[in-house]
Amino acid sequence: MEQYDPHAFPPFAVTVDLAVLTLRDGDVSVLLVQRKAPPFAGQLALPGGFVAEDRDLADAAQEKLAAKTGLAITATHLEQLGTFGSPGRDPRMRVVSVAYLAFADAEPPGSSASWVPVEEAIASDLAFDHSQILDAALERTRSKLEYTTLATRFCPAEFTIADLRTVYELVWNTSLDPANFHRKVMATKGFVTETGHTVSRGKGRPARLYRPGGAEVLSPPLTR
Amino acid sequence: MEQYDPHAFPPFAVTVDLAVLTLRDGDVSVLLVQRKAPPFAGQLALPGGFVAEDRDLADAAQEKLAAKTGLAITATHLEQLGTFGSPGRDPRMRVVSVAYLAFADAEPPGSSASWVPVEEAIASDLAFDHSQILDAALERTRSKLEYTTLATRFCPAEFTIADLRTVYELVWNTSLDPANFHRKVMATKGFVTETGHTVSRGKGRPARLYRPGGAEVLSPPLTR
DNA sequence: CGAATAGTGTCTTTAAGACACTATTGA
DNA sequence: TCAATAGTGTCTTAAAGACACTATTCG
Repeated sequence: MEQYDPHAFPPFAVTVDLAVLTLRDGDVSVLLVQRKAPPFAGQLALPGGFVAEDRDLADAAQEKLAAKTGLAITATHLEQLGTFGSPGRDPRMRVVSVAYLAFADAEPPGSSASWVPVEEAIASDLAFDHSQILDAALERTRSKLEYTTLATRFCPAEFTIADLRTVYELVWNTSLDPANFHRKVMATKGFVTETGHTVSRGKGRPARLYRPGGAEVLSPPLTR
Repeated sequence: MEQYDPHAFPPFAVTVDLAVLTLRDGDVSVLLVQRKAPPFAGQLALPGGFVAEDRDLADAAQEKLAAKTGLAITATHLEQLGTFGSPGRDPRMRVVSVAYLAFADAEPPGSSASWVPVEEAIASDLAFDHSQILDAALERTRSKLEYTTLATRFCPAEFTIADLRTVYELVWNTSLDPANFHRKVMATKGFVTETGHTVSRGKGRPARLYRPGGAEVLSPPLTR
C-alpha cells in the first residue's frame, strides 16, 4: 500500500452535506431541500453536493450553502461534523460524505430549500443516511453549548441575556432559572460584552443589550 | 448539482490515517512508519492507506492498523478524528484522508513501525499534513479524558487507581493530588469496579486492583 | 525502625440551585 | 394600580483542592 499506482486507487466520489441549524418560531430548525432526481427523488435531504477537484472541503461546504439558498443565508458558524462513508449509503456508487454543521440566521430560505423543525425532520424519512447525520449534528450542538460560547452564534448582533437563555432552552429542550442563568453568564469572563444599549419589548423592564465577548470556551461549563 | 452524471464526478482517492497512541516508558507515544516511496520518502508518517471500494471506513482503519503492525497491536479504542482534504496535501493527486484516533496496548510494534514519544513526533517533520492530524489527535485525547472513562483504555485489564492517575498525568502533563484523585474516581459511579485483588509493587502498601466500570461518561467531569 | 505508597478525614473555597427580593417598564 | 420581565441578594448544597492523618507494605 506504500506503492503508488495512480490508476489503481478505488474510484470514490466525495460530497459535502450540511446540517444548517437556526432558531425560528420557537423551534430549532434545519435547512432541508427536496430531491428532484433519483435516488430518493421527492424525499427531503440535507443540502450538499459533490466537491470540486480544486476546492477545499470547508470552502465546498460554504459554496453549497450559498448555492442552495440563493446567497440569502450566511453561516454564523461552520465546523466539520464527521465523515459518513458506508459502502451502500448511496445506491449509485461509493460516495464518502464529509458532513458539516452550520449555524445560521433564520432568513427566509431560497425557493428550493425550507426550514423544518428538527424534531419533525428527525421523525421524517430523510434521504441517504441524512437522519443519522442530523442526529449527530443535534447532539454535537447540544454538547457544544455546554462548554463553548457558540450559543451567541444563534443570536442577532446585539442580544439580551434572555435571548441567550432562550437559545439554551430551545436547543436543550429544558427551562433554566433566569436569575441563575443571568449570574452565570455575567460571571464568565468574555462570554458577553455590554453595549450600553437597552431594548424594551412590550412588557417588563427593558433589558440591556450585549455582544459576544472574545471568549470561545466556557470554564466552568454550563450544565444541561 | 442535483443532476447526477456517473462519469462527471471529480476523481478522488480516499485514505484512512491512524493516530495510534499508547503509554510507554513514561511517555505518550504514537505509532509511526517510515515511508519507503515518494512522496516524503524516508520521512516518518502515520500508518494508513487507501480504502478499498467495498470497505467501511472504520473497518479500513482497523485493517491498516493490523497490516502495519503484523497483528501485534490491538486497539482498545478507535474513533473517527476528522477528515483532512486540502487540495495539495498530497502532491500526486487529490486525496481525502479520514483520520482515526486509536488507543492501544504498548506492545512491541512490527518491524516496519515504531513507537515515538508524541512530543518528539510533533517536533519532527512528518509526511503530508500528519503533524496537524497528530496535533488534533492529542488535543482530542486530552479533552476526552476530562469527560469520559477512556483513560481506562490505556490501562491493562486490571489496574490500580495510581495506574489510572498516571494516565491522566502523562496525557495532561500535570501532576494530580493522589488523595483527591482517588476520592473522585471512587465517587464517580461506574468509572471502576473492584476486583477483590490487590497487587504489591515494591515499596508501600499494596493497592487494590480495579476493572473498568460500565460508565462511559464522567459527570461531573475531571478538570485538567 | 523509616521510607514509601495506598487510602481516609476534614476543612476551606468555589460554584450551582432555589427562591425571595428589588427595578423598571406598558397597560 | 397590576402584570410582566430584568436583574440582585442570600442561603443551601455539592463538589474541588489543600493537606493532615492513618494503613500497610519492604528493606
